[in-house]
Amino acid sequence: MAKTRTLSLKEELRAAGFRATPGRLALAQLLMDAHGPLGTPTMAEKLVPGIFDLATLYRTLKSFEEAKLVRMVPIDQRFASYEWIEDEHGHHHHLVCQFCGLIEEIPPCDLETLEKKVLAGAPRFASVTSHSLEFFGTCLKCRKRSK
Amino acid sequence: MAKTRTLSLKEELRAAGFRATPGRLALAQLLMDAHGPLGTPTMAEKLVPGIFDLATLYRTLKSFEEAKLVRMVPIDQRFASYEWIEDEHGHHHHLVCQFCGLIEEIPPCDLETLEKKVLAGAPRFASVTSHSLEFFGTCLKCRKRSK
DNA sequence: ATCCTATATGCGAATAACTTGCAAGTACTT
DNA sequence: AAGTACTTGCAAGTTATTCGCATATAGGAT
Repeated sequence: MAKTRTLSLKEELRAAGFRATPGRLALAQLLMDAHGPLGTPTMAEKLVPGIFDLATLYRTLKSFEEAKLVRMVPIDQRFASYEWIEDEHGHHHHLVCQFCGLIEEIPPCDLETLEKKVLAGAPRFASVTSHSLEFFGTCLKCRKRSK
Repeated sequence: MAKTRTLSLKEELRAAGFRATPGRLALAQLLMDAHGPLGTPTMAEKLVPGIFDLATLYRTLKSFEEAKLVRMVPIDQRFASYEWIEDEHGHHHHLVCQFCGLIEEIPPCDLETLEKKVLAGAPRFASVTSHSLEFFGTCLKCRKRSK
């Protein structure tokens, strides 16, 4: 948010091979500030119209994903969600409240061991390259509300 | 497929509170024979038109899910996939080829321990009710083809 | 500072998945 | 055999996502 932050973000986009346009900066900033997954409807609500066209939003998300600036998080079948990849702690998972959508970050699993074990038990596969692990439950507020 | 099978399937649907209509029988049979997740486009291709209308397909899948006859499997963000719940071995996961969609079933994880551990580390949550764990990789055929 | 050009964007239209309302059909009870 | 509640088909609608193309602009070159 501060000037130094904006500048480094601009540089980060350039380093990833992009032009630092206002729309991209706004989207990147939005995702960074979220510190967790955001659904496309939420992003659209905050950036369209004015900053971004809807088609551009989707195009940009796709390029961000290819550049490994964001990762898609499968927490809702109805629409895609993405989260900014903070290089300090890459691998982790989520616990999602099935009523209000509240998300809590879960510490990383033992990725290496897990994928290796899976590959060992899958005779028709040559490699395991990624996995998704998401938990669903009820948060305290929603539990209280339904009681 | 044999008569005994069809009869018991009909009874299974009735036991779940449904009328055993031709469409439902066909969908249930299709899912059972698949022994794994099927995407809605695939189901539509095999059942629509004639046996089933598209709207009815989606409605039926939703009721099957509520009745716990099938479970939704999040392996493709673009459309929903479902698999028949074979009560012999309920809990398990999948390894999906990201090129051809081949699916291999993965032995169950330690669900109880896993969800308990997650809940313990999530102060804002009251309960963990489910989780999804899917692996993605490259199958031997696709590896060979791209080489 | 200005120019150039590849890259990005906006707009409109097109898909694709999924949903809804309602009138008509039928499985199953009596 | 008849009645009713549950199901379905059809048509139209909604929402997420994509595509083509003409215009705009970021950032390097001059």
